[in-house]
Amino acid sequence: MPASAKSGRYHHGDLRAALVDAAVVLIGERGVRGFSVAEASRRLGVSAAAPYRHFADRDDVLAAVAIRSLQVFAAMVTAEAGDADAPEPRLAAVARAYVRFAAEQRPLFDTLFNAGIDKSRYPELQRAWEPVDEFFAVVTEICDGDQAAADALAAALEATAHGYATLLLDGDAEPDAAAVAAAADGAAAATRALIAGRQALG
Amino acid sequence: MPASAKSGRYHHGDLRAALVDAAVVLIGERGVRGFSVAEASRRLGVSAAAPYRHFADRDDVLAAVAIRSLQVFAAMVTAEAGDADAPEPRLAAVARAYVRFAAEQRPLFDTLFNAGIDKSRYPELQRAWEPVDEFFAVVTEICDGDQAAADALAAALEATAHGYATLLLDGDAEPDAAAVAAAADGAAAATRALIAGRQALG
DNA sequence: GTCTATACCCGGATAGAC
DNA sequence: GTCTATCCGGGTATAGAC
Repeated sequence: MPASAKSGRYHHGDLRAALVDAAVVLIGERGVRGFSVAEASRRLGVSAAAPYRHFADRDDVLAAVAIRSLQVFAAMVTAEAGDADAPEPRLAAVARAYVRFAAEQRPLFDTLFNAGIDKSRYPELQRAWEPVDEFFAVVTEICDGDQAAADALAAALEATAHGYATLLLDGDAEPDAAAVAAAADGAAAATRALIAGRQALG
Repeated sequence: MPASAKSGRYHHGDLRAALVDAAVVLIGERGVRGFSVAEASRRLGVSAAAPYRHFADRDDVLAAVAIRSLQVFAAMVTAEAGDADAPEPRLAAVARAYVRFAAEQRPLFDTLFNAGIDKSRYPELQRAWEPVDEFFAVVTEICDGDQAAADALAAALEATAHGYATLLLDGDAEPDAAAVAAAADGAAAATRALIAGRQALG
């Protein structure tokens, strides 16, 4: 931790990282819409101008949060699916992790999908999605040979996991543990059902 | 149409309805976050104070948009699924309509799911959801007798349709017609796959 | 790299006249 | 039912000092 409370004048060790942290907290409290650079600065005890040495504008901060979100997401999926060998249990674990990520890291999930970030502006953000795509790539082992079938199955699995996740967060209050577990179980079960009925995918 | 352009002083025939219309247009252009009562008033040529004779606050306007959204949604589903008799084609049509509604009525879809409306404040909005729930209720004919299985299947179908719809809108640009058709086809196919593989739902 | 100060613009909402 | 006027709060972003 370089530079903690050096002198009277506030010089932050790593304002850029601290801002991302503060943004996550703020988004958790007030939603993406309620996030502002000004408020985050206030909480860090720096002036409202300071962040603009590190970020071009408000969206730039959100993009940084989004990139971190994808790292956390990938880590959660890896932790949940890591010990499964066969494709089907792996994919069920991915669905489970998808839902749990949404519930347990709601500000990150919201930033990822509801912040309205212009992705074309952030190539780094686009690249950060690749690990996620790879989690679903296991479908090729199920649809051996048929690439079109594999793509269709992957899209269905992703949509289903995403649907369970977003509908879980749709309410106003934080979902309780039982609701999270139910949604995660549902997503995993739906994953197995889609695999079982995959010939209907065309 | 009572009262169109009566005199110099602007008296609107039905400002309440006009405001909802303006809100939809505005949300289409700038997203839910970009909607403001002030801007909507400006476009209607009324003062910023006028809307507050008809709505308690900004959220109240959004709630009215949400209620209209559900009416349009129900109409689209009915139009798409109306001529199907058997449960499976009906449910596939519901999924298709779900995706098409999101794409063709994006501001309405966004208001419904991304406006952050406090539903407990609007019982009328809660009731407006009931027709939607009933579309999925056809699952009971598939899982005859087993209510738990029917609930699980309905949840999976809804999540899947919702997932296809939201992921379709995830990008920044309007999805083109081919993308919409592909997503609608995917959602319908996934519906059939879930029904086929439903024993895996537990 | 952070500060202070500032210019600027916007939105929500209300009071009181007509 | 709508207007005018107004209060109040807040955010973005920059310029220039240190």
